[in-house]
Amino acid sequence: MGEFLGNWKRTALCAEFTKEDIGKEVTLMGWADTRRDLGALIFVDLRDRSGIMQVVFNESTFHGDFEDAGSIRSEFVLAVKGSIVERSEDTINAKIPTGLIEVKVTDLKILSKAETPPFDIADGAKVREELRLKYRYLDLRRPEMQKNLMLRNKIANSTRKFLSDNGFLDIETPMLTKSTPEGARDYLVPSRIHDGSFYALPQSPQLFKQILMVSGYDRYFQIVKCFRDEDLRADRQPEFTQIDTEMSFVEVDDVIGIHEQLLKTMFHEVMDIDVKLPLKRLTYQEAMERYGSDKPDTRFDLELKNISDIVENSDFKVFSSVVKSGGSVRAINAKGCANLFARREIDALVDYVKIYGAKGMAWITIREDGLNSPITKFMTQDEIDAIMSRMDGQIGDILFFVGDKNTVVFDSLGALRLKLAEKLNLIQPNTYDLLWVTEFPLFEYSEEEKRYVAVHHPFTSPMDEDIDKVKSDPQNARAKAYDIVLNGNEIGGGSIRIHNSELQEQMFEALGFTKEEAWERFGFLLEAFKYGTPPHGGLAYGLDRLAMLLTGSSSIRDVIAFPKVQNASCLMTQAPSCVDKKQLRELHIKIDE
RNA sequence: GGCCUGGUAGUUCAGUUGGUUAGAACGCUAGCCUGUCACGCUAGAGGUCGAGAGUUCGAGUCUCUUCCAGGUCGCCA
Repeated sequence: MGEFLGNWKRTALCAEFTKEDIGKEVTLMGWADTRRDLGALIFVDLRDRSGIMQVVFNESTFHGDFEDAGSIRSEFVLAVKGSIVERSEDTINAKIPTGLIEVKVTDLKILSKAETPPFDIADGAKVREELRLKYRYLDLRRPEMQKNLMLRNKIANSTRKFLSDNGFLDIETPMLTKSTPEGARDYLVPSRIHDGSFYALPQSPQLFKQILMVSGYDRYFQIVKCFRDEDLRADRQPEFTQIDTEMSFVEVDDVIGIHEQLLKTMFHEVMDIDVKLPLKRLTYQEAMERYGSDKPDTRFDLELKNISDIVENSDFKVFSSVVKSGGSVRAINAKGCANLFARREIDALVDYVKIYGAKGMAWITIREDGLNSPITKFMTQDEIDAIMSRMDGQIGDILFFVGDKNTVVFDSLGALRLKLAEKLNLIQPNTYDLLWVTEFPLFEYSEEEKRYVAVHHPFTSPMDEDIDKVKSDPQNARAKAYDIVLNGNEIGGGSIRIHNSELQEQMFEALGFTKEEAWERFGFLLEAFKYGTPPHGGLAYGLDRLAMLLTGSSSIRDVIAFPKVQNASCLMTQAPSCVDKKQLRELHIKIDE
C-alpha cells in the first residue's frame, strides 16, 4: 500500500526548475521513468507532464531507509524532498532541458507502487495500437500524447478567447434531441417515459444554432461533441468535437473575414506561425478542374489538364466515347519522372486508380528516343502533338490519363496526384497551406435515392444569381457554401443559410419532400422562421482534425484521449456492451435472438 | 458490405523448401557496483506461434473457417 501525502506539498512540476533554483529545498512528485541503480547510488528520472527531473539517492546522505529507494521500479508514484543542486560539468545531460541540475534526495514517499507496465512508457517505443488503446491510461502518459493533448487544449483556449473577445456567446445546445434522418445515421437513445420513442444524439447543433439566431443571439459559438453513426477512418470517429459558430446579418465574405482573423490568431498563439491574409480562395469548380478534389493540397503542382476536346473524335474509342457520353479525359504530367517509374510501378499506379472507379489509366513516357505508351498507336500525330502542347510534355516527363465520367476522373486523378506527391516527396514537411473552397454545388443527384440531395444541408442558401436554378436547373445551382482546407484536409465548412420561408420551401420541394414531410421533420425550425429571422450563416471546424494536423499526427486517435477503434468499440471500457433484461424492459425494447 | 495489410516471449521483431528442443533485442527477476543518464557486469525465468478445423509421417510455415487490429472504397446532409 502506498504512503499518504501528509503535509507534503509539491513545489512545482518536475521540469519547471532551472539553474535559478540551485540551492533551494524542494518537494517533487511524479512517476518513476527510468532507474539506474549503482548500488549505494541510485538515479531516478522523475516524470510528469512537464518533463523529467533526475533525482539522486545517495546512501550516505539519504535520511530514510535506503532499501526503499532500491525498491523503486518503473511507474511507481513518488514524492521526494531534497535540494536542487548543480551537476558537475562531466555529468551534464544535454538531452533534457533540466540536464544542468538534479535533486539530491533526503526524504522519499512511495505514494503508489505499480505493476510492470505492458509496454514502454516512452516516445518512439513501437507498440501495437490495440495494446495502446486497451491500456490508454498508460499510453496517455507518453510525452508525445501529453504534448498532443496539451496542444489541443491550446487550440481550444485560443479559439474560446478569440471568439469571446469578438462578441460570440458560448451557448449550450441539447445532446438529447430529435432525429433528422437526412444525412448521416443518427445514434438513437430510447426513451423510458415515451414508449417506443427515441431521442437522437446531435450530428451537429445546426438547427439549434439557427434558432438562436432567430432569438437574437447574433454571434454564437460552442466547442461541442457531435455524433455520427458511420464507419470510421483515420480521420473520422463516431463522436468528435466541433468548434461551431454562427452569426447574424452576414454574407459569405463576413463569415470568411472573421474566421481568417481567428485562424491567424490561432496559428500565431499555438504554432507561432504568421498566416498571411487574405487566404487563397478557389471556387469548387476550379478546385475540381485543377486538382480533382474539393479539398485540394496546393503545396505542390501536378495539376490536372482537360484534353477532352483533343480526343473527342479520336480513333482511340476508349477516350472519344467517354467524351461523347458526357464524361471527360484528363491528365497529369509528372515532370521529369519518366525514368522514376519502372513498368511494374506504373502498373501499380494503374491498379491504384481502379480503387476510385477508374476502369484503367493510360500513360505516355517521353524519352530522348521518343514516346513510349500503350495508346499512342491509336492516335494521329496531330492529336499527340496537341496533347504534348496542352500538357507541356517534354523529354523526361510521364503523362497519366484517365477518361471516364467526371466524378471518376476527378476522384482517381485527384487521388493519383496525392499518391505521386507522396512517392516523389513533393511535400515540404512543416508547411501549412490554408485556403477556402467556395461556391459549392447546392445539390448532388443520389443514384441510390433517385433524387437530389443537399451537398451541405437543406438550409444552405443558393447564390443570389442561382436562385432560379433551384427550380429550373438544380444540377447547376451553386450554394453560398464554403470549406476551409488545410494541407489537403477539410478542417471546417459552413454556409449562409436560407432565412426566407418561400425559398426554404422551394428547397424542400427540390429535395423531393412534400410540404407535410418537411414540416414533420423540421417544422419547429420553419415555425420559428415565421417570427422574424435575420440573414445568418456560420462555420464549424473539426477540432480533432485540426489538432491532428497541427500536432503532425497521422490519425485523430492521437489527439483524442479515449478514442474508439475501427468497429466503433472502445478497447479500454469494452463499450458498447449488453445490458440486462430489466433495463431493456424499462425502455420497452426487445432484442431479436 | 467490398478490397488490402498485419497477429510468434511482457514489448518490438526474425523464423529459409513443411523437418531436431521456436530465436534475438529490449523489458522483467536475483546478485554485484558511488556519477549513471539506452548505466555496466553475472546468472535466471519467460511461448496455447490469435482461435478452430483440415492436408501431411511431420505445420509457426500449406488450405479453409473464424476472431482481433490497422488502412481504404462504399458510406460520412
